[in-house]
Amino acid sequence: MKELLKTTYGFIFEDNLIDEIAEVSLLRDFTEGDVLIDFGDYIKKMPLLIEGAIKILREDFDEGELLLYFIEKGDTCAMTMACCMGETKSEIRAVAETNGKVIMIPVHKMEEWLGKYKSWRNYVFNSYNNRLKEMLNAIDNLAFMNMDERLMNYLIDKSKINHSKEIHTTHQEIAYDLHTSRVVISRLLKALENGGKIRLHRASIELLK
Amino acid sequence: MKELLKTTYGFIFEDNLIDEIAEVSLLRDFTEGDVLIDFGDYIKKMPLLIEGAIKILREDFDEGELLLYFIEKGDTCAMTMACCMGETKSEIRAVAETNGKVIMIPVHKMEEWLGKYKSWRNYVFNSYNNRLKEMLNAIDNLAFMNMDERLMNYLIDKSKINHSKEIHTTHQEIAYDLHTSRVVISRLLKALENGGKIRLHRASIELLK
DNA sequence: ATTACTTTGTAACTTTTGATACATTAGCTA
DNA sequence: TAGCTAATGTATCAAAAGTTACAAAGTAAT
Repeated sequence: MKELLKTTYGFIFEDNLIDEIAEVSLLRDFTEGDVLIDFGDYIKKMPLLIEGAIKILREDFDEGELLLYFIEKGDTCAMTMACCMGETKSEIRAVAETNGKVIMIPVHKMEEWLGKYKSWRNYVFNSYNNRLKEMLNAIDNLAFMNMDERLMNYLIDKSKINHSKEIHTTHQEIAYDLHTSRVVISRLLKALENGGKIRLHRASIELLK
Repeated sequence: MKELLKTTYGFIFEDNLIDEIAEVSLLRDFTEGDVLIDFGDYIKKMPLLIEGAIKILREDFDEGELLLYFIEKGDTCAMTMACCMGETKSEIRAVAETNGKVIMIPVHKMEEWLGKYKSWRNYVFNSYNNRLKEMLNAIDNLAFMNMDERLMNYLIDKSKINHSKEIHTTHQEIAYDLHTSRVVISRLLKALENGGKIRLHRASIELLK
C-alpha cells in the first residue's frame, strides 16, 4: 500500500504523513457500478482515490438524480469530508464510474493531521476548493445552458474521464445523470449526430473532433 | 473593534485569537447595494461578516447572473477563501443586501492561524461545509424545481434575511436574481397572489402565512 | 397639473422540455 | 432461426419558460 501512496501522493505529502496514512487506513478495490456511498449513509472514513473514477450524484426528493461531477485519481470527496466533520448523513451518492482503488482514512486521523501536517492541510483545502469549483460548474450548466449544451459537456467530461472517444453508455443512463427523460436525450443526440459532432452506435457514442 | 468581535465571535474563538484578529484586520462598513467583491477581482483579504447580510451571485458568460445564496452575521465567504488560497480571481460577485459591517483579514494570517488555532480551523471548515450545503441547495432548486417554487423559496429566504414579511424589491430585481425575465416573474407572482400566498404592492411584496 | 419615468399587467406567440405511445432494430438465447 | 429483450427512433401532444409588444398605473420632477 505504501508503494501506491508514494506513487500517487508522494509529490504532495511528506514521507512521515505517508507512513501514518499507510498505518491506519484500508485499501479498497471497487468495480464499475459499485455504490460506494449512498444518500443518507453515515460516513466514518474519508476516501482518497488512488485509481479509477467516481461519479457524484445528488438525489431528488421524489425519485430522480443528477450528476454533480466526476472525481479522479488524486482527488477526494469534499462532500464526504463535509459529512465526516459535520457528523451528518451523506448528501450525495458516489458510484464507481470505472474500476479502481481507494484508501479509506478514519475521520479522527484526518482531523489530527490537519493540525500536524501543512501538506495535509493544503491538500484538504485544495480539495474543498476544487469541489466548490465543480459545484459552480454544475450550477453554470443548470442555470445558463440548454439541455443540448449540457449533453455535449457531459459527453466531453465522460470521454475525458474514461480516456476514450468512445462513450459506452445508453441513452437512458445519460437521461438519469442529466435528470431528464430518455426521449429527450435520444432527440438531442440525433441532432448532435446530424450536426456532425458525434456518431451514434448501439449502446455507445463516438465523439468526433 | 475588539468589542464587536467579542460579541459576534466570542463564543467561537478563544481570546488569544480574537486579540490577533483585532490587531491585524480592518473594519469596514457597507451600505445596501454596495458591490463588495466583483467577478474577476483578486482577493487579498478574507471577510468576516459582523452585521448585515450579503448576497452572493454567479455571473453568466454573456450578461446575466444568478443568486447563489445569502450570508449573514457570523458567516464568511468560502468562495472568497477559495480564491484567496488558490490565488485566483473571484468566481462570484458579492453585493450588500442590507447595511452592515465586515472585518477584513489578510490572507497570510488566515493561513497562519489554521495551524495555530483549532477553533479557527473548525470555523473555516464549518464555513466551507455550510457553503457546500448552500451550493447543493442552489443545485436542488435549479435541477428539481420549477420557477414558481424557486420564486417562493426566494421570497421566503429574502424575508428571513431581512427579518420582515415585507419584501422591498421590484419584479425586475427578482428576475435578475433568478436569472429569468421580468414578465415570467410578474406572471408567477400574480399566480401566487391569486393562490393567497402573497399580496402584491408597488415595489414590495407581502408574504402571507 | 403636466410630463417623464418606473413599475406592473397582460396578450399572443415561440422555443424548450417533458410525457406518452408505439414502431423498429440489434443482439442474445433457446 | 425464432423469439425475446434492450436500446433506439419518431410522432404527437402538453406544460413551462422565454420573447415581444404594448397598455395601464403609480411616482417624481418641473
